[in-house]
Amino acid sequence: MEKKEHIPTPAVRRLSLYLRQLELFVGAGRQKISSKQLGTALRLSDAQVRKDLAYFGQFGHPGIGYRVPELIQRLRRILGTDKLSKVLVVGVGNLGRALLSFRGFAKHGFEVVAAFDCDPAKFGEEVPLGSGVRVQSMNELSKVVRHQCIRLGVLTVPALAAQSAAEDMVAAGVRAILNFAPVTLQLKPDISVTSVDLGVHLEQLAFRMSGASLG
Amino acid sequence: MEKKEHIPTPAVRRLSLYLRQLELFVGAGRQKISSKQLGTALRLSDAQVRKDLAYFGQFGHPGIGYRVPELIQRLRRILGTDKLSKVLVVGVGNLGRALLSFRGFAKHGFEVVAAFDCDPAKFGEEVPLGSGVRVQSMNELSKVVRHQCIRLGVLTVPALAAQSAAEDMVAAGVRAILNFAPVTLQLKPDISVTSVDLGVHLEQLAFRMSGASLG
DNA sequence: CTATGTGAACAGCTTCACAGCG
DNA sequence: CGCTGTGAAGCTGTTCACATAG
Repeated sequence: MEKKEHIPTPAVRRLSLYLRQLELFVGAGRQKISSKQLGTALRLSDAQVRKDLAYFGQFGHPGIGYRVPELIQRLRRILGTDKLSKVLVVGVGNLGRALLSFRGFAKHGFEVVAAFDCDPAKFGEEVPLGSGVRVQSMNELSKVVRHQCIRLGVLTVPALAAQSAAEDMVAAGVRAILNFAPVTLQLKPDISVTSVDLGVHLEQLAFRMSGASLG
Repeated sequence: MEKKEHIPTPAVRRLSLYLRQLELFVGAGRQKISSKQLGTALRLSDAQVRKDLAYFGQFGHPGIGYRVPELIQRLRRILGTDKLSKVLVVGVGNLGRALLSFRGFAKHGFEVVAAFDCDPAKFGEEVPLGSGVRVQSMNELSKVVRHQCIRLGVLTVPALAAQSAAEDMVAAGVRAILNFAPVTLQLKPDISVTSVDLGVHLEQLAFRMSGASLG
């Protein structure tokens, strides 16, 4: 479509960081910015910033830099967050509840429209209060996903329940999963999975601390 | 010390995944495993598994594979999670509360010993109930960190408060930070920072969904 | 003179393929 | 034989340096 060239995965990840930083800049009234300045704020080189952005088109103005509001709009477009996407949450434990209360969803173009759990004690509960989202049985999953055309799911169930719950989500029609369970999901390759494992992140810190100290 | 060779950053990240998977295997009674089997469970090649492990020493037994309990022990040692580390949490909002209730800390060798917030309404509150951890004022941070020798901190404050809170933590003696605030912290290079930004992860999914569909 | 966009050089990571050990 | 450990090859991503545009 726009560019057929191969785009490095890390570049796509950084796109979100650029957007985040640009929003901070525009919030501070900034109207234009150079690759150098954007890079410094994110601890990246100016060349990196320019090359990353260039993968997706021509955004800059030589001699001037990038116009912040324009670049924000174009990045949102590229990332697909310029229109609202519906999201469901499976697993209403501690983490699931915290995520359901997370205001950032709306800011990034997402709307949580349903929540599921397998514990009947939670059915009907509204989380968070006032949101209108009520916990439903897993049996309803397929019906709700189809009816509301939900393609994005957040998975916050215990490790042993994760693979099975993920399969249910995919069978119902979910196409992308943000997985917080500490397991590697085995799904069809056309389903996008991003995993966030708190334990893994903690271990990385522990390693870098002990590794660095005995250098 | 053990190996002076340069170790790729991605290899260190995967070390945690190997450990996680091995714990699942040992929980299922498995005593030995090949690089092929471990790789399949994590969607990695067998060569990748072997090379990653080889950066840290000789763990395998040719013709046999790896002995699961032995490898687990050695990985924990390498990651530094074989002994308990004290952790503090700064920011007792939704996410902070969820993390304070996270049982995985103990499993990975971490113990949350203190929680801080700048909202006086929260001072003295016990989170989670029964843990013995009570929310304290940020003014107490320095004293507590020094007294308890805490080197690891989890940061769950709003974006605009993050840089300042991080600087307070570092000034108090914290050496590594797990940052959940959507900002790039600017700290001395000898401080380890790992960031987890839910918004960024959501955007990656959104991109891969829209990007894949119009391919 | 300033700052982008980009081919070319470089560095880092992964895969390959096989020697060597059990 | 089966499976590990590892140089060498191949590939991907980053940095450099400069032509180009305002």
